[in-house]
Amino acid sequence: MARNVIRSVKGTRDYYPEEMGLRVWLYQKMRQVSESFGYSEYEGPILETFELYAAKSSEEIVEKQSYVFEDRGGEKLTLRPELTPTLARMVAARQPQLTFPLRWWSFGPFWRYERPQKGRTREFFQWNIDMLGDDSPEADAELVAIAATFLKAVGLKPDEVQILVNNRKLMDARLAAFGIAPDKRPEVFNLIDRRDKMSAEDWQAYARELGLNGQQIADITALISDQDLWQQSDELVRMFAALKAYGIDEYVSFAPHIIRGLVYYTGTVFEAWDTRGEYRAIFGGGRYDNLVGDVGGDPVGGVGFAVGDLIIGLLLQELERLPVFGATPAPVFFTLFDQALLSASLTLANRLRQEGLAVTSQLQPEKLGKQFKYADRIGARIALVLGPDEDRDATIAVKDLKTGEQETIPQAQLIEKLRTLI
RNA sequence: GUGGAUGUAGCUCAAUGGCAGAGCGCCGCACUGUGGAUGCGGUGGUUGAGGGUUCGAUCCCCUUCAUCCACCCCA
Repeated sequence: MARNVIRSVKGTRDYYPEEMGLRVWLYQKMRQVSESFGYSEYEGPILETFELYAAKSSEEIVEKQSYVFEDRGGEKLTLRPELTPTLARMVAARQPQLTFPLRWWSFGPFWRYERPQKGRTREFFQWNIDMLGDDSPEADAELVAIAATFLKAVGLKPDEVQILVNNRKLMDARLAAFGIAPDKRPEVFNLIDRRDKMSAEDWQAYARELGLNGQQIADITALISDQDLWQQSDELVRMFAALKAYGIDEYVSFAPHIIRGLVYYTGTVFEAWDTRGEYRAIFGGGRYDNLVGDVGGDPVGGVGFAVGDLIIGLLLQELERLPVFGATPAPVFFTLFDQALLSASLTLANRLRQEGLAVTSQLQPEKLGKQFKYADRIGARIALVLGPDEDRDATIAVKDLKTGEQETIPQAQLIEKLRTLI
């Protein structure tokens, strides 16, 4: 590069208007779905104490993948790698004043210190949505229904994405029945979670490393392919029953191998995947019963999920479900014929703004050809020309840049005309 | 943290141990009251950075930085 532009920080993204368009579009869909279920928006700080995550998030996330540093006063701080601990902290801090069940959602930046690759950056955005204070399977169902409604809202179909649901209590009980000790179950959960990521041989070897005997390995193998297993869980039976009412059950299926990595999940867990399996999980979530208590509050259970902006963005882009971003927010471009008409042009343009129309004004008198080219390039839909003739007759030329049709009309009719065109 | 690849014009990419190229874009003109399309003309480079080998390096070697991809983990 000839120019030596100072580079951006590794793993961060610059949101040029086109990228910002996608982010805002997703944000609007998330808001729309969240609010339609009665969830209120909140936000926490990007910086938290290291203490908040220690032993509450997964070890890998805290120890290896968090930005941890000391501030000038020597306090150990973390750039938040996830939101749920912040939520638990905020709820614990004001627990007596809050009305439960509470329904909250948020969309903001998160940081993980990892090697960037496709669909993964160090700074990313996440939609978090949670309900606290209702421990019922129907609450779990509501969150799954919200997730499905979102997928539908962004134009994804059930044959393209699936929400896979499981329940840790169910799995825990089954492992107990196989004679697997409680302290070994987290490792076995991890084993199950990785079934799809390893070859059958490696998986078997890993299972033996954990000290499982042949019978237990066979039991687990049978367990995670048992599609009817959910019927043994009252919670899942009630949850699936509730889900039917939302009309989104084609987006949801039972999947006994879904466990999830985060240690704080205690009951229902779920993930959404593209059905071709090309990408990582689109989102993940579940029920956590101890988190608020763990940060010093009175025990109150919660259920929620988090959607990163990257995978869903890649998927939507690939399936061509995204609108075109990057056009000017102003559909109307007001040209400037010459210096003598500057004042008249600016005045008229501003009158349009006062009527609620978004208008870009040309400020320097360049050739009209250049002005039209500029208007076309920024994505304006209408160009207005106020030349000497129009100024004398109190008219204005209105050109539709898409059709190329142009009409000269009295200025008094301009607003009405623009409203029909836009 | 581990492994693999790639850095050449604004963008996408060629090329050869011996003058650095194309397409697109951009600018101008045809068209001084009208964009997209077309034609013609023009602008384009410390070949990521540093060092080595060589008469000569964009090419070969070393170092470094950056980016991308996979693993790990996860949104």
